[in-house]
Formats: sequence, structure tokens, C-alpha cells
Amino acid sequence: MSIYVYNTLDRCKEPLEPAVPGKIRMYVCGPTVYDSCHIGHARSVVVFDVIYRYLCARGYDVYYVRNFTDIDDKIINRANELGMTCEELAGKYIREFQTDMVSLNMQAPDLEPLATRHISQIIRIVKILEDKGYAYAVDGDVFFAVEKWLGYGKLSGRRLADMEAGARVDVDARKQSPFDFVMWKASKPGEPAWESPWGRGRPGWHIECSAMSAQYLGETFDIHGGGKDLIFPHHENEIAQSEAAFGKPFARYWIHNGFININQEKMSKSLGNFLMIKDLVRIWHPEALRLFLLSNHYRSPLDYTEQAMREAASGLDKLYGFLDRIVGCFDVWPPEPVSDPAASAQSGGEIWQRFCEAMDDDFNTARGIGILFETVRSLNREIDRQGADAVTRQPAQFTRIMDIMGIGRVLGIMAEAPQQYFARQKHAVLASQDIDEEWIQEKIHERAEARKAKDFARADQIRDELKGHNIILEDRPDGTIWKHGDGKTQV
RNA sequence: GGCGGCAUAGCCAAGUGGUAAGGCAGAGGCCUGCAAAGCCUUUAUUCCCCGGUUCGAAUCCGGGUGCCGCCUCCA
Repeated sequence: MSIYVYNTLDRCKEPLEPAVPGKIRMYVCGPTVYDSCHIGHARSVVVFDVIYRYLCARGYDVYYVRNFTDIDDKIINRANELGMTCEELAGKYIREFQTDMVSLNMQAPDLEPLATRHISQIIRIVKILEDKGYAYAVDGDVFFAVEKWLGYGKLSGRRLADMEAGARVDVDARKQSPFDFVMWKASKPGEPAWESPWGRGRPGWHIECSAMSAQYLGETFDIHGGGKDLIFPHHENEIAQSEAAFGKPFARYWIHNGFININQEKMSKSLGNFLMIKDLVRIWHPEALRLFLLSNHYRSPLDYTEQAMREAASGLDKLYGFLDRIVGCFDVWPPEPVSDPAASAQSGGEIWQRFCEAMDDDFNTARGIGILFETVRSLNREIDRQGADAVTRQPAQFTRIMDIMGIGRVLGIMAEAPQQYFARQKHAVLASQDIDEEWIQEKIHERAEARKAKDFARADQIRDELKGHNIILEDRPDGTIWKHGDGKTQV
């Protein structure tokens, strides 16, 4: 049973067959660190995080590299604007990115290399290309000659001839072909610069990925990922550089995630509708954001709306609501698999198998989430009928619970203990308003008294008052508890 | 002009030849003093339109319509 992935290079789903059986080497383009990361970055990063986790869960030995682009025109411009050095600026946004990653419950890649730490490797590749005749130097700049490289355009499905008709770039007169791109740039005074055979300069846009992937994953590796927009020119150029330099195939599978729209509009500077991760995770539970991001196929466009987020948040509430019903039946949380080898969840139960079937089909998380909800509903039904203790003691049901936990680990959700989750949500409700737990408990007590006295009008009045504070009461057999209302954790 | 994608209920969204997952919202019910949560039932004779292939198509083929992305920095 193999995993099928959609390979941009061939425009179809193919069985994933790593070059070395059992091992997967994966490179994903990380951010250019000149500004805060937005929800689009979040999607890319979460999608590949889930792919990484899934491949690991399926037993692959995965080596995952995600770089930082810490030198580039945008960084230089921004640093100049702010009166900072490029290094300071990059450092600031790298730290911010790491904070975002933690808040999104991301698993760290095995390696997160920086472009500026690989200058000698970059120079080496440019030199190879120059020596092989694929590159030419002009005034300290070094260009890649796309017409020399016959494979150019194979990833994006373009032909040089077709593109020239639609080109609308100011063509640098020094270029042999308008699509030649710079691999090494002569530095202007005040810009970061490194010594090179062509004079003091810095790397161009695409070369760093060729250099770092080759260094850490080899000249040929298995998976290369990134956002759809990187297909052209970034990834096309990476292929050209790497394959021309090393004379062997570059990445074997190319995976690209789709874009996010905001209320059906493209995110753009002019519309001012960029949603930053750091702001989103203050409003929504990070796992709700993940659930939203994984709620449709990674290659499809995804529309961010307040309503979609509310739905994701209430879906997450439902999942944690289920966990809350069973948490008391276990000595430890998360529950541990039974040690009986026969019942071992090594290969998982039926639910896990079904989840894998969905994920094997090009990482169909939307289908996988459907299976998750279906199973939770079914278990809730059993709990309604038999009680949580009886259900959790049944091996078949226990296996399903373990499967659910396993699915949660792949999707990066349900990572908190349910008490912790609800406490966190409650805390957010309190923090967003000028009320405290004690006040609520007083109200709950007052309502209990009213109910005891059969003064239901008063009881309902109190409940409505709390509802006005986004607080919902639940009368349980063992007393009344309160929960947050809608999924927004901050007003 | 070139390349690519998408069109499934009120909304979101799976489903690539065998008779429409799942979520949200809605309706009815169980439970409850009433709620909430949970559960049950219900909500597309039908998958943008028109042809074709087939015993059989949302799924394949041809044509049409509509929407979108990329070709320029962008996840």
C-alpha cells in the first residue's frame, strides 16, 4: 500500500518511492525573513508539517530541511528603511517566525539552515556552472543562461518561446536571454557582501536552495515543497541550477500548496488584508486554525472567513468535548496503548487504517477529518448508551480511541489535555473581559440556589446574564460547569 | 497570448465507473424545570449546461458556460 502524491513535475499522482527505501529526504522553502508571517505562510508550514508527521507515522525515516532566506533585495530594502542591519532584521523575523511555529504547535524540522551561512557552497555551485558554460559573468553579476539548459520550463510547463510573448519585465540589456536570472549579485556600497571570484557580492534569489539542499540532502533528494507561487520562477530556476551543475536529477517529487483568499479576495498589500499568524493565534485557538487550514485539500484554494473559522473552532470544541468525556477513565493522559502485543496499536485499528487510506491519497486531510468526526460521533453514541467507563474498557472501542489520538498527532490537534483546553478557553474569555472566575462561581451558586427554590425565572436570568459575557453553562449530573461561548478566544 | 486549476445541498467540503463521506447552519425528536452538551431522524432522485461512451458516470470522452490562479516580488 503506497502513498500517492501529486507531483507537480508530472502533473499527476504517483506512488511515493523514496530513492533509498524507508528514508525520505524533504526540503521545503521557508520564509524570506523581512516581515511577519501571514496566514498563507501558516498554510504552507502546516501542510508540510502534517506531511512530515504522517510520513514519520507511516514509519519512514524522514529528514526534513526548511531554510530561511536571510539575504535578498527585500531584506536589504527593509533594513535600510528601518535603519537596521540585514542581520538584525533577519534575526528579528527569524525569532518571530519561531514563536509563530511554537504557537501553531509545529514540529521543528530536522534542520533550518540560513542562506548566509552557506556562501562558500553557493559560490562553488556558481563556479561549476560558469565552468560548464551554463553561466556568464557581467560586471560582477553572474547570470544563469536559460537557453543553454534544455530542461528549462519542465516544472512550470512553460516554453521560453511562449513566455517571451507575454514578458512584461524590464529586460536587463546585459542578459543573453530575458529569462536569464542572477545567481550572484555584485554588492552596492553598504550592502552585505562576501568575497567571490567575481568580486564582492551576494547570492541571488534561487541559488541558496540549490546549495543547501545539495549539502544536507544530496544532489538528488525525494521531496521538495513550497507554495504554488514558487513553481515559477523559483523552483524552475532551482532545478536548472542544480541539474546543470550536478548533472543528475534534482528533487524527485514536487509538492505545492494552494493559496489562501480572505473573504474571496486575494491577500495583497493594496487591499491591506494580510492576516498575520501572531494576530490570528491571539483570536483563535491555534488548533482551530490548523483544523481550518487542513479542512480542504492542500492544493485547492482556501477561503478564510470569520464563519469558516467559527466552524473550525466549534469542530475543535466538539473534539475536545469528546475527550473530556473519557479523560476521567484513564490514569494517564494521553492514554497509552496496552502492552499486550496482540492488541498493540502498531498498525492501528480500522479507523487508523481508514485515515491512512485518505492520507495515502495525496494527503487528503479533509477526508481524514471526516473520518475523525464520524468516529467521535459513534463513540459519543456508545458513551450515551453505556457510559464512558464501560466504553473505554472495551478493547475494540479502546483501539478506536487510540486511533483518534494517533490521527490527532498527525494533524497536530488534540495535543492538549481536555481540562487544559477548556481552562485555556475560559482563561481567554476572562482575559478579554473585566470579570473573574470568582464572580462567575458566585453567579453559578446564586443560580443553583434559585433552582433549588424553583425560582426558574431568576435562574434563567442569571444564565442569560452570563451568556452576555460569552459564557455558557452546562448543568451536569455532578454540578454546573461553565464554558466559553463561540470559538473566538478574544474579543 | 501561453500554462494550469476549479464548478457537488443554505454554506464549507470529500467522493475519478457501481448508485452522493463529514462539518456548520436548519427542522423534528430523546435528554433537561428550561437550556447547554451529546445522541437519533431529517435536509442534493442528484453532482454548471449540452451531447457521447457504457448494463451503469458526479466520476471517462467531445463541445459550451462561468469562476480563479500563474506567466513580475509573493506561501
